Amino acid sequence: MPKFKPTDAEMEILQLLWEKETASVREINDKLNEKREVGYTTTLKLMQIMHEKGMVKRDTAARSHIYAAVAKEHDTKNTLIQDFVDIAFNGSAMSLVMQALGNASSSQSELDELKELISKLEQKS
Amino acid sequence: MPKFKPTDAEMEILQLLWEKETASVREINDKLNEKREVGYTTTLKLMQIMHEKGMVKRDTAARSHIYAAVAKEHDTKNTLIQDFVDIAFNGSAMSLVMQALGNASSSQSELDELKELISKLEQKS
DNA sequence: TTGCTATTACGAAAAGTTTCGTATATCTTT
DNA sequence: AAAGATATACGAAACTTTTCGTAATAGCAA
Repeated sequence: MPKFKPTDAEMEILQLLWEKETASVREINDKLNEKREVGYTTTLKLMQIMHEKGMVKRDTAARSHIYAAVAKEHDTKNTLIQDFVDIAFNGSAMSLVMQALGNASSSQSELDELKELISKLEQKS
Repeated sequence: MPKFKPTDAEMEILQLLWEKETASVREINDKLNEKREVGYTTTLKLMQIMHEKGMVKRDTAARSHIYAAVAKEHDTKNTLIQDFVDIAFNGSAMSLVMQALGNASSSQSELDELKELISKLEQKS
């Protein structure tokens, strides 16, 4: 399990790294700029700090360094959810689930998928 | 809807304020210290800053000031969930719901409650 | 009244985050 | 080889967060 806690900005970058598996600073910065304006060196610095923290690893063989996330997406998100639940929902994951669900607009197929997961959970017990 | 974004520490305090409706700094600090050690003046300063930000209001009539949250619990949590989903789940609330549910250990009664919510959502569409 | 305790006020240090400017190195093209 | 473009490195400024030390004030008790 990852023991670091990414900031929002770091999480955005991890998100992109998980999607693409590996990416250069330039690629990440371009992706970020589709949403909002960020300077190249700003993104670079952030990714360098993430490297110092051990959040990402990189291959410096080529001129353009290639970055990748260290921790698995699922593990990282689990610890993040756990933290969020502890701080904002008194430790009750179900409270979070109910409110998130009630608030979102869900398609029928999504709801079907969810019902399936519930069935599995019921069988396990 | 609340437009401020509470930090984790601020969220912990808001959480306690919603529970008790109102509370003095001393009460909040005592509650916080059940989990981890925090100095009284640290909690005080934090709550004063929250007041500056308009996150909490207070009654200074008595010597011991009485604090209360400004925004509604449900509204605040909704914006927080929205942020969380945008940053960590590419905007998909259902992704969050599925992972949170899969990760938590849920009782049958909780699952029943959830199924009921799903039924309601299905009827609405 | 004179201390003792509890509370808020003030300010500031330490640490972390975010953003860039500038410098340096490397690759490409001519 | 020289010029131009592209990358990373370094350092620092601006801001926010977190934590407390110290001071001032109000209430209580002997």
